[in-house]
Amino acid sequence: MYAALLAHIARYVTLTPAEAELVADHFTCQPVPRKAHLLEAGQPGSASYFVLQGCLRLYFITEKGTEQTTQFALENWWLADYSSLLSGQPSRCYIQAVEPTVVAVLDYPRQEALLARVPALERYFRLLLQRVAAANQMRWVHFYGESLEERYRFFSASFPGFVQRVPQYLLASYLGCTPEFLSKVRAKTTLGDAGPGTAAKG
Amino acid sequence: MYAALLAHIARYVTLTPAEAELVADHFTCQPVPRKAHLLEAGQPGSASYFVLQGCLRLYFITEKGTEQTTQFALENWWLADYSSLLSGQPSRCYIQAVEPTVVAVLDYPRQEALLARVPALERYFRLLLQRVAAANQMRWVHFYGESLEERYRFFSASFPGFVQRVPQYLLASYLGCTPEFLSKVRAKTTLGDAGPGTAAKG
DNA sequence: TGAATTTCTTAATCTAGGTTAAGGAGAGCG
DNA sequence: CGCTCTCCTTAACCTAGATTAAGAAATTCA
Repeated sequence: MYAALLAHIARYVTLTPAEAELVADHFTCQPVPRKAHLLEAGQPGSASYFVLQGCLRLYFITEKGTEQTTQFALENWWLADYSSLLSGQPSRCYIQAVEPTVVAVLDYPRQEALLARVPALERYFRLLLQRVAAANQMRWVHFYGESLEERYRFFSASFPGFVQRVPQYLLASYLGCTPEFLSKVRAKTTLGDAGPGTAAKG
Repeated sequence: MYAALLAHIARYVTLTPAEAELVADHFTCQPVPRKAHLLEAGQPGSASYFVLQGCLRLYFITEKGTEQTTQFALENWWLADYSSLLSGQPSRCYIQAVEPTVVAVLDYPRQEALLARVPALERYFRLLLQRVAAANQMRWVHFYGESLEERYRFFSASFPGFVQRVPQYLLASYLGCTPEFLSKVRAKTTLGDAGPGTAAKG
């Protein structure tokens, strides 16, 4: 059931069989249909989600009323609204399934109970969160250091499979531009390889 | 010597006196003159810094050759280049003292040795990094959801002391705009409270 | 004290990317 | 087969914020 999760943990720390069983006991498995929400703004976001299959996104609604995606999570990624998780306050964000998805749910109170019993997991999450911090720092470097066009190129080169998998407008929302603009960039990019425009019609 | 650091740790976990001593043994204390660097691009960023006094910033040089600040750290904040710390690869970033500063230095190999001996610190860093993750998520919400003007207003309302403390052009660099633009925004903001412009000269 | 250096401001001009509007194309369905 | 819904594209126009350039304050230091 949680093989992928236990394998992921095993990348960072070693658990005894008894501990692994304790882990499994503290999670619940939940299928999420496409476009269904695990969290909606206004609710407290009281759990973390580990994606066993499918894809989630975290987004919020801007003042202008548009959806702004700030994170995606594919298989073997964790997703949570940490502000709400830690404060208990209602969330500003939504967590939604981009495709039919299956998640392992870890309720925050149960997480703390689990970590108290399995100290190796403190280490697992510490190492994981260090990587999250590293990824965030790199993201700011890309964000501030590159134009939207460069960010799109970099992103599609780095995660080619992912670009196929999610609709353009969600990718645009994540990169911080409009679908129209992405469309323009893609049109330009495509020209290099046998697109229209060079030869006269016919 | 490390009273502020031990007090910070005590906010999250309880250490025995022996453990506290071990902690102190694994750090070194380092004064950093204004504008001096703790890390420069090209070097591996192999340590984390806890600010005992003063102010650090983390920045990188963009393609255009301008400095882009991505993080500040005041007293009781941690700062590190996590990508470089974890990978051992040369860093893309610089860590510089904005004012005369004193830091507690935790070398990464020594950090891992320390955490192996004081498991409570695994928990301390896990809790800390959860807050870092929360802060990062909020930062994206502000970044994507608000105009530069709104971000400046929010920032100066949230950290009034800080705005006094660092030069405008560094704040601009952090907020992601030019000093010229910040200047324009401030001029507008100031008008409300007795600035020039309403009454005729004299 | 005054000269050098650093920081801040103002204003004219420019541009990346947004907005609006319209149409096209694929997928699921009766 | 055509209808509806979702997604993508193109193109004309618009705006937030950048760039450039020139001074004006404020610091620093001899």
